[in-house]
Amino acid sequence: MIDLNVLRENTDQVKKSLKNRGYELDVDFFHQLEQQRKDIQIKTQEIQQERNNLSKQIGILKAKGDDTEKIMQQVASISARTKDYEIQLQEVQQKLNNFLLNIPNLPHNSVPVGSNEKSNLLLKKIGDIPKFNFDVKDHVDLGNTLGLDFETATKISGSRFVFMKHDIARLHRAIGQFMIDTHVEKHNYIECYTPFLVNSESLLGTGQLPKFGHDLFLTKKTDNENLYLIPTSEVSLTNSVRDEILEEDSLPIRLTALTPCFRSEAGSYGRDTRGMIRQHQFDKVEMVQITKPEHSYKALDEMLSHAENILQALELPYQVVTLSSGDMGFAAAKTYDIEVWIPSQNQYREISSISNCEDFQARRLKSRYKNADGKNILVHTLNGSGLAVGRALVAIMENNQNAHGEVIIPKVLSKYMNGNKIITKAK
RNA sequence: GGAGAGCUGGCCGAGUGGUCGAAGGCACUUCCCUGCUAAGGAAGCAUACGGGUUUAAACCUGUAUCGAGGGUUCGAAUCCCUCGCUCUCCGCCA
Repeated sequence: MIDLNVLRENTDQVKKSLKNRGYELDVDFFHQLEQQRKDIQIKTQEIQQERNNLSKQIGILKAKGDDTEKIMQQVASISARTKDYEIQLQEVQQKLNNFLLNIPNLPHNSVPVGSNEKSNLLLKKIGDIPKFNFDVKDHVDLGNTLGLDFETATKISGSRFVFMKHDIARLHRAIGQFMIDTHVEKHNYIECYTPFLVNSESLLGTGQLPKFGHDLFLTKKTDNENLYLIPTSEVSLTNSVRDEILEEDSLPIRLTALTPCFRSEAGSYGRDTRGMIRQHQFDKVEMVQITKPEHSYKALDEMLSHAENILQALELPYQVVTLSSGDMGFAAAKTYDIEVWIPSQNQYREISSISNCEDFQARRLKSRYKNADGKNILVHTLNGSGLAVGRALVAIMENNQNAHGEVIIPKVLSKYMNGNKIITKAK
């Protein structure tokens, strides 16, 4: 949620900034709502004050044993009107709130302006693209004999799922283990295990709701209550500080978790339908940091390096881009994407997305810390994949394949694979 | 699933219809005192959103908030209803 005061005072600037990311701010509607709110709020508060004062007098008179009949009648008529105003106020405040909840974050001024991914800024390319003296297979063909089973997954669940067996299943697990171990042991994150089902308040807090409910899986808890499957553990990790006033010296908080993520992919029919690039369920190691405002951009760069360390350890070629204003997610003020080389597609594909949300989520979450002056300051929240496990598996399989359709296990994963160095055909 | 108890400010905790946004304590901040490793004294100390005012901070003032939502009432932390959560006992269970 953007700052209401900023929106009031710099409306034109905000509108311009939002236009860069493809959001058209309805200024007239906003002013109209604000005016309404103001009028109703002032009237409501006036009448509440009157009622409260008179009611208080009744108490005083009664204590003295005086007659209160007349004044009680007077208040009764006021009370009836109060109710109407209170309802009106509630309605207009809800409208205003809804308006605010649907506005995306403002891009940081270092973000390249552009309407889509074509304007993303290439920061660096690391690692050499492998050359093969045979026809490369994609991970689906390789996986056929190694244990990636899409047909069984389709039978039991439908499209966009995978059933893994044998050493591929183990490699998949090894990748996740290695990533989270690295973040805990080398990057100073706290390992977390979180719920995969969360309430709507949590999704509102991180910004998936109210706008992007169509991408979420919804489950029924009771007749009155629903729970959502997390689309990323950013939701459960970041919401751990919802409604909290944190100690200043507890910051920064660094959290990481390896969890499945669930996405309905409602808007992407026909895209990446082959293989496991885009699934309804995939594992991801997530990094989350909660920082003081003045430290968040330093933390963003740190988190980028944390994710890069994983790719370098896995010896996968990748590039880093800064997303343009039009390509960023709803809550982000600045985002780096890391894209890993996928030989069969002859291109780099996103494997990590690292964002600074500044105070956009914190405002929704009411996550603050108390500073030395005793003031409550909204924290900054950051999140990043470190990394997507499924896509890492794809990248490893394809980049490390040999002419026999086997996959060389990255050195750092060997210890998670019972010391093995290669994955050969499953029996 | 059954029975019972509870949910109050950063924390603990008093408060069962009327100057209660809420005693007291802890923690914290500032000041005072004491020649000493700690004790005593004074004051301040919830959040959100309005209005006034100011260069601004501060300040003044109003409204709302005592798990959430609804109801009764002139008036609700206090009474009633629904829901959520926590705890204890029983049952079931990985």
